[in-house]
Amino acid sequence: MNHKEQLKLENQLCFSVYACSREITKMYRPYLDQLGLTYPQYLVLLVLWEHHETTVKALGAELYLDSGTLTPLLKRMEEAGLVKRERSKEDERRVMVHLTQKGEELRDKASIIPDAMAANSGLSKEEFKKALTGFQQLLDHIHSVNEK
Amino acid sequence: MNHKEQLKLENQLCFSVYACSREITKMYRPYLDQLGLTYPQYLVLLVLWEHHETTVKALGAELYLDSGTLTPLLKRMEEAGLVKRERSKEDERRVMVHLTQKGEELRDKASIIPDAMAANSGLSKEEFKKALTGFQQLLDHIHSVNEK
DNA sequence: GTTATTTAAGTTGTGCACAATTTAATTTTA
DNA sequence: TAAAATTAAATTGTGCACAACTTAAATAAC
Repeated sequence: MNHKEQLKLENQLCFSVYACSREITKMYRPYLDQLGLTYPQYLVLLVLWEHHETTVKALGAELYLDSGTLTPLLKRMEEAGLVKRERSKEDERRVMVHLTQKGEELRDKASIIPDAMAANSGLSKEEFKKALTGFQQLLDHIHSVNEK
Repeated sequence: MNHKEQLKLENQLCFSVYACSREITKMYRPYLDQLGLTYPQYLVLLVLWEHHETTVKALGAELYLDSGTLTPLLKRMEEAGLVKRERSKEDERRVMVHLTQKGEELRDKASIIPDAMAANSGLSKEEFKKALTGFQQLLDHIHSVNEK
């Protein structure tokens, strides 16, 4: 492939990933609207439903986000009554984030989302699994390249 | 997979795509910084390097973006001297966007980017091609689902 | 033990994304 | 052809993302 071909939009892996990501988020919107959540807020809840309590730092490591994004996002979630933020007593640099009752309860309502999304994606169970693995590998690789 | 498993972050295709997209953008940054471009601005140039002139509407259809995103973005690109925006004479609802000399010339500097990115992705030519096709199909499918 | 370094969050400023609305031009329909 | 509907951009407002910087606490080095 020559330079001219390479610069075509249709040959950019980056673009198809970028557009796909936004279209997937759009697909979630009607479901998340019902729960009063944005997509990144939903991701934070996915982490907290697993761990119940975590720090801003750990949350950032899981979601690949920094405090510049998370701090205001978590403040909004706190205002919405979904999480509670408090400075750690042991290490006052850290801020512990944990679920409230309300945040915990959203889990049941959210539990139907993965099936709905998988169905909407049009992928079979095998294709889904394969795509997931492929992405996670690509993500790992690029993340390690970016670290350097 | 039960509901508990399904809600784990590691099992979300959406998250791996979302995180991947942002990591890919990060990978482009050092290259785009040299050209004084953001990633969405680079995408606009990819389209214009192919077509030379287009409308906001057509640009939005190619990039899956609306005027709310494109109008301010194009204004910034116009201020930077990369593009020119002018109302169509035939249909005054439309705004034509075309490259300036400066915008045209950036193409040469950008031509090394695709090879660099492909190398950084760690994918072989075949894997790259396969991933690209897979994504475009997923994108098409989800986009059509969202349209409804 | 004091100074230097590192670490964790928060803050500030810029640029997307996108929903919802507005404005103005064009097309359709009655 | 006048009114209604549609279309294309722009505008407004909210919420991410993220770079760069600040603040404060903990750890390391001396």
